[in-house]
Amino acid sequence: METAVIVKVAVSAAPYSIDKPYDYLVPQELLEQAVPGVRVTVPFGRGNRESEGIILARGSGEKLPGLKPVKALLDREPVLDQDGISLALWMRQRYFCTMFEAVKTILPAGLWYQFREVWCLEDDQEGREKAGTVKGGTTVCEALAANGGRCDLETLRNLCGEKVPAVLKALQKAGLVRCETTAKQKISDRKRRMVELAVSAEDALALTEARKRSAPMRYEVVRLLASTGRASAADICYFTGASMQTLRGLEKAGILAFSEEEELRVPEMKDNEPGPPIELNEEQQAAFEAVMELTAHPNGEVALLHGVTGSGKTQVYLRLVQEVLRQGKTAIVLVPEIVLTPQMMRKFSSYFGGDVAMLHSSLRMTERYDQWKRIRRGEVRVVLGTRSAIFAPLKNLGLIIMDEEQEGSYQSENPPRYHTRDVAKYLCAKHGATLLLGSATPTVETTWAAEEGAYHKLSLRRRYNESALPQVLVADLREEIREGNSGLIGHVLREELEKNLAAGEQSILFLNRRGSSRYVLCGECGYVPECPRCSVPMTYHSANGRLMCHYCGHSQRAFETCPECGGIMKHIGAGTQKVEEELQAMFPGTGILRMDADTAAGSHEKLLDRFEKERIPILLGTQMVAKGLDFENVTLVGVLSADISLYVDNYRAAERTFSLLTQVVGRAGRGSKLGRAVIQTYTPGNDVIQSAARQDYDSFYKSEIRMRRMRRYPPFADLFTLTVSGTEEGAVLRAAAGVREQLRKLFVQDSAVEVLGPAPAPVLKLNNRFRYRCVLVGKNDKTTREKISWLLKDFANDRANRGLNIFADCNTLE
DNA sequence: AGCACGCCGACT
DNA sequence: GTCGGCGTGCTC
Repeated sequence: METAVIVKVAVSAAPYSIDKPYDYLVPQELLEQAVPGVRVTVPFGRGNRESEGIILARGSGEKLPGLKPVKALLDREPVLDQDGISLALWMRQRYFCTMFEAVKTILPAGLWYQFREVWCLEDDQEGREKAGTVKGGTTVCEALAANGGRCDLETLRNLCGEKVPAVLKALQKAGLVRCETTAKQKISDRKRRMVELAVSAEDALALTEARKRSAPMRYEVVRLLASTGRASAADICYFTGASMQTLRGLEKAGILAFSEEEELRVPEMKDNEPGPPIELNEEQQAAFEAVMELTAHPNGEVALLHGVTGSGKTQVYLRLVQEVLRQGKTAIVLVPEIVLTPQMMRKFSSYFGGDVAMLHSSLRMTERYDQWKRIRRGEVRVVLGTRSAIFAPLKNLGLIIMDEEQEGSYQSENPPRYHTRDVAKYLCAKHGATLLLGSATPTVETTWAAEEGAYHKLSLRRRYNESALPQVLVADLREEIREGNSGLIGHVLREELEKNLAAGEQSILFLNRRGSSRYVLCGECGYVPECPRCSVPMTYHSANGRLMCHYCGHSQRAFETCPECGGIMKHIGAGTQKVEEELQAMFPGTGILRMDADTAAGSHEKLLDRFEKERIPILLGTQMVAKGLDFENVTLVGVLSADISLYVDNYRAAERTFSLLTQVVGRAGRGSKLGRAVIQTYTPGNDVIQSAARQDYDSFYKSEIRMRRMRRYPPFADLFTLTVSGTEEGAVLRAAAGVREQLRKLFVQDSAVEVLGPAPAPVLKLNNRFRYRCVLVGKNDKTTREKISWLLKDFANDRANRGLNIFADCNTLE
């Protein structure tokens, strides 16, 4: 039997139900470069549609007749190494996604390919008459000819109507047209034009000096090049005042030569002074040493650094990274999504300079891509970034730090919904690196693991400059209602604000609600406009005067009068604007700074700068003011309504509320002055609020872990949700009930497993699709995942479920 | 999922 | 007779 080189390919066109490595032949001319980690295009399916894929492995085997050949290579060298491929395999079984989806998640978006199908008229002229034999063929061929013989499907559809795809298929069969797929990478490499002398400096100078009078620019250019050597053409022109014409002339004369060099679009790093030696206090030093000891273990240890707000965790991180680098290893430092705190960035760049690559949310795609290239080439040894920075292709990884590990932004919001912590754990175990989870308010699961001895536990109990914790007042909003105060600021907070204004000290007010969006309702009949595609109320955006759906993006003009009864529409919801108005009325003439999703994007840093420098008395904002801000002169922090995040239907509500309140309270009195915090609430007796007011994590943890055990929530069980969606509600509900039965059957042996549902998803209708889901309470282990995976595939293969969709998630919010 | 092949009802 | 409807099965 004849043997041939065969590659295993993960194909993007394969949905979850048939996802597996597919074998392809490697044609002779691609032999050299068709290696694992290289992306390819391959024919797939009966129609041999061109699909993207990535080579997973290479070997040789029998040249079976059914094998198709790889069509083309998309990369000159692998974009994923063996470790990357293993990681994708791991993600696939862990997050119920296809291999290719996992690969796409790992690679930076700038590297993705966009495919465009273009239909072309075959050159062969004689066959043209045959177009008549295909129904509608003549029209389509004429349309193609009118477009210069090539056209994309969309344009063709507009020209010739909806039946175009079928006609094209027929014409293709008759050999009259062909389909060309062009792949374009989203971001291309940037090249810079460089110049250098083509002859020796002496010769060049001699040649141009002789004609200095008539061509002074030439002489200047050569003089500069003689001293700098190779330089960019743009720079040479800039410094000498010469034009490109002059340079080309010199090239023609054989005096200089052009070449191209790849240029990386890496954001300017402000030159920061190198930081002073890091000094650690006793506690910090102990934590540092304990982690360093762990790095010597080869199995990938995990440690929790539980440090109260202001205990100087960052100092420990910096010191650890320094030491890990000294050992010749690399490190990833992860921070939550919010705005990668500029303070942190400044610190890292002052200590690690060009050794650190920052991957934050405001980078352009090009910059992100070029950072990725720098990392992959080994030009960088530290990566500081948000969630996706966990996929940075560093070699010789020694340490991963996750700051504020409890933050929800560590979980991806789109599938595969990976959790950064899980990926980090996997990477650390695989590479024998150490994972450090830092937090003032760790997730209950993490503390549990530390208590149980699975993680090492380190604590920082002392606030950095020994400043005392703020004094916390819990203000009962129910009293305000009884007294007829319908405002958002109760008397306790008002009095404290007055004190601060009188003393010339600053205050931060925190509105605990998502975004600044507001709902609209009819004052007469109570009608609330809903998204036509999703079962959620639309939110009003003042920036463009439109109603928008936060789930599907649908938007429409806001209306003044109710479409149902003609009544006047009213804006409701305590947006920051409302609070601002109330404050203005309460303290006329006082400076108030508002910061929320509505205030111009990207200007947060500027706003905060103004707040600090101009000493504006009050800063009012949402989530973002709660995170990591340090201001000397802030002595009062107010939480306008602590309850909002508490009574949300998800098992993390208590944890998140506690974390948020603790962080906000920690904002007060970071300088030398003693701080105060006011927490307004409708339920002052609530345990979570009480322990947050006392900044007492242990007591919160004790009651929360008891509750989790009782209700079988993580860490005592894992919650898998299987969501079925479709356009017809009855069919979705029926199929979801089928899923429940199937789950019960699959886990009948397992008495610890509980199956619940089907229940409507929190947002029942999304994008015109109804969603019902079942919950499986069990353990996220290999057998459970395999059973669920089997069910997902079985569901997709069942004819009865046509038009329906299913996906699974584990321990996600919502 | 996306596509071709195949087997039956409304037309020339 | 044949065009096109959708049900069925496969994807290296």
